[in-house]
Amino acid sequence: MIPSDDSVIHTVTERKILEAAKRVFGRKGLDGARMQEIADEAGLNKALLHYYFRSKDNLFRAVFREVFQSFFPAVFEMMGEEGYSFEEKIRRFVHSYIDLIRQHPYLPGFILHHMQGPEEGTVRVVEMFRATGLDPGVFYREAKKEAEKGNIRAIDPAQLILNIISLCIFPFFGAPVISAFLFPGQDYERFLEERKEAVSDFVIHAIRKT
Amino acid sequence: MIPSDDSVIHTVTERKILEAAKRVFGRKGLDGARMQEIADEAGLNKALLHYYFRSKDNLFRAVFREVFQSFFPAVFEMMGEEGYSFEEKIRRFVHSYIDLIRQHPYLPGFILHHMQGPEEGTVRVVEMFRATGLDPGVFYREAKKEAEKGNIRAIDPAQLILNIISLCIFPFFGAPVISAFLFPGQDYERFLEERKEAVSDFVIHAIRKT
DNA sequence: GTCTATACGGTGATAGAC
DNA sequence: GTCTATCACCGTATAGAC
Repeated sequence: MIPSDDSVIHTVTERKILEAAKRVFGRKGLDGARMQEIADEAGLNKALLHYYFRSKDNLFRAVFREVFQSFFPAVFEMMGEEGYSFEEKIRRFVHSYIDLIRQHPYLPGFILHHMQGPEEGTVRVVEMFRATGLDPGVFYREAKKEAEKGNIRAIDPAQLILNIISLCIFPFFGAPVISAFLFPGQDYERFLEERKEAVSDFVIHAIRKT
Repeated sequence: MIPSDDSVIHTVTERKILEAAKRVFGRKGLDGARMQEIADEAGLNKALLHYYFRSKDNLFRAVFREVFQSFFPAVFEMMGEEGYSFEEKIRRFVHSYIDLIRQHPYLPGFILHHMQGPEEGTVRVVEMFRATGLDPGVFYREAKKEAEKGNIRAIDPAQLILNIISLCIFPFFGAPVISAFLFPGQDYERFLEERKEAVSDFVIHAIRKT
């Protein structure tokens, strides 16, 4: 088998490398990450990384694709599901989204590190998103429909989506700093649990008709 | 004069270096930034950077301190001012905060790049914040007071602060990506103007009694 | 203070034994 | 497929002329 092709089947070693690389790239970014550190974290040899993924940049791309695809898909589709009120959908979305990020703590850092500056990561990110086949419009149409039905107050759906995502993701950046200042001494896990409710309530109240 | 001491007086050259370094570190992060690039951006020679700031890490620390101190102070104090209702305070805070970040587009990236991972930047950030002498508790006390007076609904003040900051800052990360998806073809400046109102309204509705 | 030229160390990548 | 040893390059940092 030719290593590092587009096949989704991975050998055990390849998997180890990818998982280690996710964490290290997430912590250090593309530039900060060292092949040696990834090798150590995978419990393997540096040369193996090059055997499976010819170059650092190549390894990065592989990791990036995987990370990105696991980041967005599942949760976003919840907005299209039948049988839930809009408020319920928001609550479910927020809970799942925060859970998702908690399970992959390197994700926000990873995405963030690589969508700074107009040229570098952005094009890649946009292409990636398109490749997932995901339709960001589901959320948009739901919100618009609800506003027209008069169930929620008039609000730009794009701003609403941006708000929800901001509230979910931001706390993960600099989590230590935030804890230190706003929630000193509090257990981080507990904070996240409370955060799910706090965000849901906040959003729902913000769009509720007065 | 001994270069790179803690004096706040800077020579013209020193200023050029600091300003260039802000932008480059903001775009590339500590690891991604190259002394050569900073020198080019400052229209100076690489050796001069070392003359004024002995090492890259030293230059970084100088930039970091400056950036951080310009980031937080002024805006936060608005929350303590007399003669405004809580809603007005929030609106003023949001507007000023978004304006501030717009004027220093490298700031969010800069802060973000360097508060990933528990040890690295976090301690520095926390120390820095303490050094500004700023009291994050102003916001906290205001919110608590309002909740007790029954002017707003019961809400954890810490969560409220976190929400407001999230809504203000997050859009600046990956701004290109967000524009591409949520506001295609729209002028970025105009988006920010609308964003100020959208965030203010969102927050105010979210805390208003129903 | 500002420049050019150079030393030095570290990192990505490869060769080759097993 | 996995390892050790080594190369070639690039970026920080310094030396030294002006």
